[in-house]
Amino acid sequence: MEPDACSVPVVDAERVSSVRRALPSEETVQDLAQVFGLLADPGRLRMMAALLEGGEMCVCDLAAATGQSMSGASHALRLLRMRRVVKVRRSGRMAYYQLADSHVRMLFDLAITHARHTEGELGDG
Amino acid sequence: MEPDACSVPVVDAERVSSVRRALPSEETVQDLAQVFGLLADPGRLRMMAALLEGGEMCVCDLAAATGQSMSGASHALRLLRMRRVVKVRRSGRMAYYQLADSHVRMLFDLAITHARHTEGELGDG
DNA sequence: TCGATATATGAAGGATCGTTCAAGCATTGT
DNA sequence: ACAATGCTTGAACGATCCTTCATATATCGA
Repeated sequence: MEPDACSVPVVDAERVSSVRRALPSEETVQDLAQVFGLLADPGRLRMMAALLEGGEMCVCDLAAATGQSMSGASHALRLLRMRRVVKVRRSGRMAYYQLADSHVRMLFDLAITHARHTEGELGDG
Repeated sequence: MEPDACSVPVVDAERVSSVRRALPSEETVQDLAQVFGLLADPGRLRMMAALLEGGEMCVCDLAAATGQSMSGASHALRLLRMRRVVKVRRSGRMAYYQLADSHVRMLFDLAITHARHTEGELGDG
């Protein structure tokens, strides 16, 4: 996050400034990065996949299904909850979680498509 | 990643095992997590937004447009390159980068929709 | 050939993240 | 009231990540 003018030499100054103007706001960028960050962990990813499949599940079942400890699952769910990726329904001492909206499902499906599309062909360009 | 049986108590054993079977493979999960991890950094996110907008750009212009150092931009592009999110065309001493496929654009647009949809209403559930 | 330019890379430092252990609260059953 | 259950949380440790600095490679111009 540097000041507007930096010491980097520029080839196409006009395009640079037009692209710069078109970039999402700093707030949006931070927001997006955090959402993607939530999806960047295998444990949380499995949780979301589980919720996609299972609909609504309690914490202990989620933990069992995704191979995590209760504590780990709870920590993960807290992060997802705070970013409104999942929502919780409490009943007695149970907590039932489900995905908060359909954007997540679409993100997920799209990402899987990407993964399948490029699978097995990683490396340098 | 623990063994198949863990010490977590289970409420709905049948659903747990059915969800467990439906989860993506370990390889896919790791793969997805890494792709999302690339999108989880503001600098890389701005780069991808810039490429979305600018089409094809050289490293120094990308650095200038996203407010990064040359070195930082280059490191970022290396990661994106290795995951085939961007591709490079070299001409002389220049390197021109562009997005590798359209999945990235869709991921991005969808994520922005999610961000706008939930914006300003963060917190605990 | 020599210097400047455009990009790439390795290593180091500090920050951030995920996992675990321990303890905490609220609810249920006896 | 007491113990057990289901979940949550805080702190600590180790791993990972991002940034920066320095250096390296390759190309272009003189």
